[in-house]
Amino acid sequence: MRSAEVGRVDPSLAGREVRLVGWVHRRRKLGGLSFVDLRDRSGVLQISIGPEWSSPETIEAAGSLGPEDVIRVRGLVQERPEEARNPDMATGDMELRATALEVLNRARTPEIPVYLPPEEELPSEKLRLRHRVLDLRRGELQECLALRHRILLAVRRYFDRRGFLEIETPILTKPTPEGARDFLVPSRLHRGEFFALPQSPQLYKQLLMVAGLDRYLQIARCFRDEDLRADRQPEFTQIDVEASFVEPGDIYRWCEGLMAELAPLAGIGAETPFRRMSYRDAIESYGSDRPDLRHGYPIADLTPVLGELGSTILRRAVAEGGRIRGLRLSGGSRLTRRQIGGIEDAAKAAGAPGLLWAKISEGGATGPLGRFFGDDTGARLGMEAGDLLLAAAGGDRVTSPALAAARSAAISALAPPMVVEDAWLWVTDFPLFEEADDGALAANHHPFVQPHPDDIHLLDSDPLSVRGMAYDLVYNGTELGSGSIRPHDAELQTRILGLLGVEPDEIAVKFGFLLEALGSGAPPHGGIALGADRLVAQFAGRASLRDVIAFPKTTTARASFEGAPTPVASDELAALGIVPK
RNA sequence: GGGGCUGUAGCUCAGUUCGGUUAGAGUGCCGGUCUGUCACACCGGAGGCCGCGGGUUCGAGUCCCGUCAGCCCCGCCA
Repeated sequence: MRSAEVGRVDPSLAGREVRLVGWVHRRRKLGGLSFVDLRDRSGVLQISIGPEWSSPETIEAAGSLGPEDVIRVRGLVQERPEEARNPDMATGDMELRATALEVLNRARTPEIPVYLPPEEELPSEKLRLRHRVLDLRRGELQECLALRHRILLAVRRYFDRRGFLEIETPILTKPTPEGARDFLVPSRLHRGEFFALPQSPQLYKQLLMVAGLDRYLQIARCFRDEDLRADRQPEFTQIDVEASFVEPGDIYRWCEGLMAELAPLAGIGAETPFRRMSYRDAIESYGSDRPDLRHGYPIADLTPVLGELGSTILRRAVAEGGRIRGLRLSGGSRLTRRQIGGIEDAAKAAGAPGLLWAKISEGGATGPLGRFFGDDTGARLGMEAGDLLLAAAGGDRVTSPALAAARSAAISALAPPMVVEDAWLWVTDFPLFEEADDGALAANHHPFVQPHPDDIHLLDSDPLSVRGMAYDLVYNGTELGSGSIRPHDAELQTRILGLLGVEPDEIAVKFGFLLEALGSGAPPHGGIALGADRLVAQFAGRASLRDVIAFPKTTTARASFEGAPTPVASDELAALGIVPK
């Protein structure tokens, strides 16, 4: 139907006759002359219609056009008159003088505009999701999906060159006993029994390792029936990788090589090797297991200096076994009390009772904490006039998240220059277990993590201090992926499940197939799962995953374009053995 | 499960503080004039369940209660 793409029309085509197709982007009528901006995926081009070169039928057809009508145009490509060129438009030196124009389909007046005038706000996200096909016509979103395609294509090529096989694992799987809620699928042939949609292909990829398919890749769709966030969808895509006979360093190198290859697709940097930091150091220095290292401002232990001051709050916190930790912000005293209040609010939202602060000036220190300062307190903390100190006192479980939130809020408020623009980081040696609210052991990551060899003897005596051979890939404070070396010994895997409180008969029923496989000669193996949606969103500079997913769900887990989920007739449910409540 | 913000014309938003004539603007849409526009310009017109339900009041877009939807966050997300 077409002989050229709209966005590819350039001076080399001048004088040639072409046929173009696309959507009416905008229209301008000047009486005898009129202009139609024609849009296809490749761009926008001005079509000019005038009595000197267009037939009366063409002029009449052009006069009837509305926005988003689908048309086909034939005409001569021309360089525009010198004075009529538009330097703000990619094809602004060119135009097509239409000799024939055919309406392929009419569009009703669009519910949301595809063309947005400068400085016009986007329609509300509610409407953008409801009218998704119109929203997706905007070049901005098409570019996000194109970037996603290029990234996933490069991922496949990268791993293919290294001998990985892409292998599809089941979508109808076995419900998993722990972790996120499963989406369940009723079995018609086995009434009262259910499949689950996979939360990840974790166990299947381990089984593939046992099967000897020692390098596995899958661009895998995963499902979790949990509440959403801007960076969490119920249905998402993982770049799932597993390999046999590997150590963490092998995984790091593969991923670093991959990121170095992907980053240029989005014009960002990925200098390898990436920095590595233990989980323990990350929490100590940044209060978070995914610190944003584009900026400095590490957390410091200020107990030796501040514990001596005359503040009862601080003295009591130290006496109760806590520490005083804080952030030294150079130049931070220019923040207003209101801004500091905003930072404190962030710390409170993260669970701190409050945040203490001191502004350092030539004359001394001010603020709720500054008033306790002695003459040399500032100097002993290594602080200068113009600096701001933010401090929290108490147990690390309170101060770490509080100071992480405060650090992030302070960086937003101060907007200091970045130390690096692209901060890549491996966070390593995650603890194997964490303490659940009821005091029981819970898996920190998942139950399929190999304990660190130096700590394995502590499994029974001090399980909470056992490090796992687990690692996260962090980019600019966002967790892009998570992986580990897995236990390949059935006995050890059984022991870990037991420590997690899974009863022996339950282990047999739920993990029997895994343990049976591990006992059949499983190789040492490990891998990682990278969040494809998050990766693309980060690379595209998007805050929401919705912008890199063609048909995303809303925050309440609805599909508002197609209208799902929907009720199902009771006879259909009955056929599945389900009785609605 | 909890907290916050938002909901007024097709779209983006004023108006809600302190209840009071006929709810406005820009843009889009419809009609007209216009031969080099590109946020075209100009003239005219249509377009409103003020998310929905209830309450208070002589009177509610505005106050109260509930509810629905969208967004952000906490919990949750092995």
